[in-house]
Amino acid sequence: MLTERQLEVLLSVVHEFIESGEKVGSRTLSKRYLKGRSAATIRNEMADLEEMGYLVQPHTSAGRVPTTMAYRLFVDSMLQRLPKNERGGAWISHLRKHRDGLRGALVHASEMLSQLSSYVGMAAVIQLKQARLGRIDFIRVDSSHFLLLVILDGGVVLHRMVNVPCDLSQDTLEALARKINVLAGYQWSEVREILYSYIVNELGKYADSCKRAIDELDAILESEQTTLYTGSLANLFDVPDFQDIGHFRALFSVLEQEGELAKLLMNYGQKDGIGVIIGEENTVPELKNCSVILSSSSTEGTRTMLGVIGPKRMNYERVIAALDRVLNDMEETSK
Amino acid sequence: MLTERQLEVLLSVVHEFIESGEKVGSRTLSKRYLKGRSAATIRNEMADLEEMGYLVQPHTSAGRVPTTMAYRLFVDSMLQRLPKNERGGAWISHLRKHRDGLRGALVHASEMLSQLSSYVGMAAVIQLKQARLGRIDFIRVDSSHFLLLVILDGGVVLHRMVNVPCDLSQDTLEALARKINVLAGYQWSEVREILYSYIVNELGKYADSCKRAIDELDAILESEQTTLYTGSLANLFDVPDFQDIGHFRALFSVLEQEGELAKLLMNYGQKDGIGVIIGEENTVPELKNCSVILSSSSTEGTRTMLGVIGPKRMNYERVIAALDRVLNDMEETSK
DNA sequence: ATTAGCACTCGTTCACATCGAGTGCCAAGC
DNA sequence: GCTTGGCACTCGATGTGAACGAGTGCTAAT
Repeated sequence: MLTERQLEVLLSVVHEFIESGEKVGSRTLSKRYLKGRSAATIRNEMADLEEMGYLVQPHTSAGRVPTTMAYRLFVDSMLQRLPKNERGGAWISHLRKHRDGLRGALVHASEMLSQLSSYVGMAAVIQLKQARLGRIDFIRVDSSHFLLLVILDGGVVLHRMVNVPCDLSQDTLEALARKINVLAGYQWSEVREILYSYIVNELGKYADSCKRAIDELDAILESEQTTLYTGSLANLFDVPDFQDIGHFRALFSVLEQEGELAKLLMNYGQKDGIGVIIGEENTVPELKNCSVILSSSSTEGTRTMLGVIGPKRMNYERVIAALDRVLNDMEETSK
Repeated sequence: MLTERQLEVLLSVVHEFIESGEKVGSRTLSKRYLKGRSAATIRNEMADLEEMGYLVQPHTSAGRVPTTMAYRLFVDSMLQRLPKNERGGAWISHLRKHRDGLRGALVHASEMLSQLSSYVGMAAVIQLKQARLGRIDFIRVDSSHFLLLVILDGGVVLHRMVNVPCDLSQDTLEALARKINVLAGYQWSEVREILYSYIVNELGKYADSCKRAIDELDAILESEQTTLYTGSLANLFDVPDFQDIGHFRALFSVLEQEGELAKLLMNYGQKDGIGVIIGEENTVPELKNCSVILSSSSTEGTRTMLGVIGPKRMNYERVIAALDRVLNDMEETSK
């Protein structure tokens, strides 16, 4: 267990390191944070903290740098200090009422998070396995194409152009849509099963092309279980920790492959509210130098997440404030 | 005017520089390209070429580097050598028949271009001012939302969720859609005007919310006149010229703001077929170290472009081959 | 006109000395 | 028994100068 003073030293190291980015030495600490104690005393404490795994020295006779453990402690103690009821995960309802629709709200929020945090904002909707059908439409475009339009219960809109060999009239398509829309509110997995048998029985000569349509639809729901938006990445260029092209690359490659990021979000804790994932705590190894701050909010079939991804050495306080402000703003906009 | 040999020297310099990335000296040239002539001779030619603005020296007593003028000459002479009928701009029709629809085809093509060129692939559809309406639909989602769905003549699909204060029934919306779809094939600007007056007259108490819908629609067509897809950017990390974080940043910032890129594409020549824009020839100053290779194909209301963006010092030959291959592939896939 | 030769330029590289922030440890002091 | 000042030591960072070498411009010989 840590003594009172050890904790004080440790948090000071983290704080100073976040501010300066330089390995911090005992002198600095003594002068700036713990004015009462001399450098030598602090040196002793730091040696102990290093033994416990909270600090590391890049090389002998250099200042110390916090480990992930230290960040964890720092962040936890910060989260504790926040007003407890700080807005948990109840914001999802606001999103639904946003004037630009769900998509617009998420795009807007992720961009705003980028701006305010000066890192990278992101927003995601995860369709949990129990995604429910909102509505399906088939819209004839020309003799060999129709647009397959799916609106999920949560408000997510998906569409895909379908190329069919035979000419389906708009009437046929509408009839089909009417019959399928009876299943609105059912879970997609159920809908698909029912639909499949149903179509073979009822639609005779069109069965083939309709099956194709359903396969398309299934593909949409399989492949796009998470819809993901990221705000501007431009800020990353100004982050000192990413001046090294290698670190930059690691983060970038994760952000570019939506799949990777989606996996990360899926793995993330089930509980709603604000959470922080620091460095190696991320399941994705590329993110070992990054931290992710997330607020998630769930309904039965979906989990919606807003968050920021940035360097491990980020200004956590400011980012959390930014996130809070965006959630606030969302509430305003949807009134 | 350039003498035969000057041209030979110049093209050799460009070729060597593209391969090695190093400033090229007279010795190398003499040994590797113009075996007949001595280094001293070539030195004289190079001095002349420098005076004419085709070459520059980073500093006295260093090898020479080609200017944009030199690249221009190099690329033009290469394009001339290509089989003349190399596939002009007639590929647009294939895209339409692609099994994944227009969007799918473009996403696929841009990704493929990234892979094959090892730079960044991109694909864009520009709705020229004369964009024509394909079809409009209004789909009721719940008591206060409907989805506004627009399909343009070219196959581009746009949608936006609209929040209306009053509850519109699906019947009302369908009736509205039916009336508007009469205007299919008209230019959007016309449609909008007619629609506006039309709605005020006919729809009485719903006029307000419908106007809102039209504003939304108009916003879509204003703001998304170009639909743009870029392939993976990951390759950029391996390009030697972008190891410098500054150069990387310049290109990245352009790629991230779709608007900038769109402007570039808009400005680009009207003629169909393959074209190359080198360094400072780009209207966007950030791209002074980059080149863009484009193949465009137009129909009446749209221009579709496929291309690659990379460093000025790129392997033009290979990229053009890659582009050609993708266009070829597209033809296959749509058969 | 071409080319070999030569002096000169200038960025690059490497070794070496210096500097300084910071540590670990010890002995003195409260 | 903590705490603290002092001191020797470590090790990366910084700076300097010499040696290097690729490449040029010019000139004189062919």
